[in-house]
Amino acid sequence: MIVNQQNTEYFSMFEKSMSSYPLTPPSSLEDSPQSVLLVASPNSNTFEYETYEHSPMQIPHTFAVQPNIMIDPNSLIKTETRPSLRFIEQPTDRFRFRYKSEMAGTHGSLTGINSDKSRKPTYPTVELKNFSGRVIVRCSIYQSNADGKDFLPHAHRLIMKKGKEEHDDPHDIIIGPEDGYRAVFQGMGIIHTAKKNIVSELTRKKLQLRREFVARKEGELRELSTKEQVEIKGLAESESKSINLNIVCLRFDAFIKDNGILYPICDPIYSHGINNLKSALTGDLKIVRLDHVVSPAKGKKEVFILVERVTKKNIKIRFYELDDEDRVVWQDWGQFNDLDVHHQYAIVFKTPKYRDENITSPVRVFVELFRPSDGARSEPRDFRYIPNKPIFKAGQKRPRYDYGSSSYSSSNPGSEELPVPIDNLQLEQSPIFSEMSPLSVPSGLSEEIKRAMNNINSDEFRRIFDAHMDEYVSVCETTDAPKVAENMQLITRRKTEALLAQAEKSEGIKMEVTDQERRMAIKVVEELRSFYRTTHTPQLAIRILNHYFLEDKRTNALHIAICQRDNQSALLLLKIMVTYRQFELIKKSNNEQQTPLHLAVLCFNGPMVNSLLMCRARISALDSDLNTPLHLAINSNAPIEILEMLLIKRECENVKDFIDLENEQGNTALLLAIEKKKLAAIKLLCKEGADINKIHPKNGFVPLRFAIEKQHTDIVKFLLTLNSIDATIKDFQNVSPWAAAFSKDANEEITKAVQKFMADNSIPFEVKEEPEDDSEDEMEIDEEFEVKKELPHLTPDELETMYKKVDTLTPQCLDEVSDILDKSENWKCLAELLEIEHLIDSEIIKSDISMSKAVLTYSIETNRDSIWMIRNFLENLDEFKAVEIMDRMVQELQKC
DNA sequence: GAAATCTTCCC
DNA sequence: CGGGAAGATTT
Repeated sequence: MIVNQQNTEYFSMFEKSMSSYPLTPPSSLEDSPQSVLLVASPNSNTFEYETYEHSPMQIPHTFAVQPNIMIDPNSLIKTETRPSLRFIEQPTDRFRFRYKSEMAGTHGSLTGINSDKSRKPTYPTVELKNFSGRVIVRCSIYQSNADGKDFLPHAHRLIMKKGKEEHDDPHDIIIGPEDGYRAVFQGMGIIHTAKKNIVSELTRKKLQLRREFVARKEGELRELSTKEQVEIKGLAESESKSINLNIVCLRFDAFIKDNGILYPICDPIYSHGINNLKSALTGDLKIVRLDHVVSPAKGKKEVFILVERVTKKNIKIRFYELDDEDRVVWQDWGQFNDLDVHHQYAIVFKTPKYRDENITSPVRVFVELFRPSDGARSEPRDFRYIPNKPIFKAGQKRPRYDYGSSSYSSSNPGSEELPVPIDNLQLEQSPIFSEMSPLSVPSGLSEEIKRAMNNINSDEFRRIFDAHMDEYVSVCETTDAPKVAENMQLITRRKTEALLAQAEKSEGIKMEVTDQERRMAIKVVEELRSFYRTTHTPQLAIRILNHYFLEDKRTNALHIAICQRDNQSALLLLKIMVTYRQFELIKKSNNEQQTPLHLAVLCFNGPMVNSLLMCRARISALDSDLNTPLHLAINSNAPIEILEMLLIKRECENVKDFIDLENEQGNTALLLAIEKKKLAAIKLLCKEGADINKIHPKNGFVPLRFAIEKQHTDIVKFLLTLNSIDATIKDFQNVSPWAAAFSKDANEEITKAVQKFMADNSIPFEVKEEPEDDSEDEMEIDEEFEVKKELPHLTPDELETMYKKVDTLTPQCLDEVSDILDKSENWKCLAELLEIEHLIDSEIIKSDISMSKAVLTYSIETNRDSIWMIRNFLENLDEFKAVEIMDRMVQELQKC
């Protein structure tokens, strides 16, 4: 172990002057496995540490600006008794360096890394250990450096305001036992030294340090010789070329003063790097906006993104995927060159290809900006990879392969199966098929189908099937092939006529089909009919169903029947598919990836939508624009009944699994409803649990923000009545919905509604234009509503248990709820739902208490469980405000 | 001469 | 304060 001569000298000096605090002699370090060398740096002329072997740097996965390069000497030295400094609070790692010309006003000072805006700020703080007596702790500004050694003073200035005066570093604080040996450095700022002043500033600092060094060495202060000055100037000049102006660190020393000269009593410590927030080299990276958030798995999708200032040579776009445990399982880079970076604020790039080009359903990944120079990353944004568009060979009259087979019934849903040769078709092993015997008489067929039906565990289906059985049999009984065709055409024509009449009222009722398609559909139905007459086997049925589809458009008979609104034929097909349990055939999509359900929705064909849903058609099915039938229902202005049908709870599919799906544009059904200004649809979706705070992947807008942007006043108002609405979620540009509501071009009514909401929910105003209200009043309101904001998000189950513990309404709650019901007159409906309509006619009506109150109290008195029931009935009646009041009451009761 | 970067200025 | 941008300087 090598110890510099001078150090020994100093240590012995301390021992002399502070004999009561024996300092560990340097020799005791010799056996330390992690050695520390105390050496005089030739450049800075101060003591610097060289460290050998230190624990590897840890770079956290999340948003690393600058790795913490601080080496804490305490961790390296074994001694318990030697004085040492350690950090109580590191400085913040991001700070705006200001030029001297900017220092006129008062700007923020350097806070601690853990400083929180809402609380008292913290400041960089260090503590001296193993020492008693008074001591000087010094803070000065140094160049941050990655390898944690050879620290040099920085050309920037670390200033501290004392009253009016500004002091340059170093800043010395005298501390002692009364401070707990802690030095807090409050009110410091960093002045960005202009380029032209760097050399002079650096020289000034070096001269000062050299003077102190010389004084220590020689035991007295003296001016430096010209030779020394010239030497230092030279050093400053060469150093100024390599200095990084956008990152600094703080150095802390502990000294004792003897005869006007400072002697260090321990090793200095250095903070982690402090990055200049204003610089493109170290400032925050951010993706502000994306024009696409979806790419096919093969990549090469062109995407425009807007970003905060970047430097074109020092920026990358990283795509990555995390597994369930947040481990990175894939990453790749967006492709672009210098020319694709527009003025530091926009980048046009192409997506990389996904690790698996053959994915069959969308995959969620992330995009982020990455800055190679310091490893900094932006906040990640959501991005999705979707299956490549399938390539279909056109021009073949007859496909060699048919789609759909037994593989449908066994394999995972959502994946597009490979074509299977017709001859290899195998049937699933199902009791239906083994029990089936060939039948020659159509009337017997219904019996068989009925038997098969018993194996399908769905009452709903049986209902629909039975309802249409006659129709089914009649088609089957028609023996004459030409007659069937004729019949079909007749049906189609009649339908067409009827539909044309309706089509004038609303759009999208019927979709175009080609003659070829129509012919094909007719043929399928025809063959199915004749097949039933003769060689009745399930194999053949499936074969027929599979056999015909048009290669270029990939339409099958079911699609065509639905497009033509020929429900009769469509039902026949459906029934056969269900009878043979070919549920996957019902979900088969055409070349725009539209399933029969998509088509039925687009045609506003309510009965067909209903039938398809009963046959387990999936609402989470995505068309080529990633629209679900739900999206289409809203976008095509389908009648609300269709939307309602789609949201009916079913055993085979959970509403939650599709209600919040984003289409290719990143829109959820709720967002489309807002765009289309469909309040009824919005209410319905919200009631069914659509996520009202879901942020848009392109710009971070929440639904409320879209409503404000679109100036849809009643929608804004409605959204604000919802319990779980969060009006504070900021978009990618740090604008919250409420801030948008106060912008110049927002309409007055919206501004007022939002203002009221914010007052009610004690959200602080930060808008200048806000007219000043009576602040005292506001305080009262604030307190009142503080409890309100704390309403935790509960699952229905949790809510129910809470309700079950309560057997009466508080008088206040009763009043408020009654008031609401009196106004809306919904108490009548409530009474009906509670099955106490008789009350209405009874004598209570003559008393002067409100009917709502009467209904509520009666119900509660007669039935303990009724509060929970009432709540849910109210919810069904769209009395959200009343529900909210009740929820709050119940939750407050629990707290007591 | 245009773009990038630095510095000052302003709200 | 943080954000934006104009003006100045460098590349």
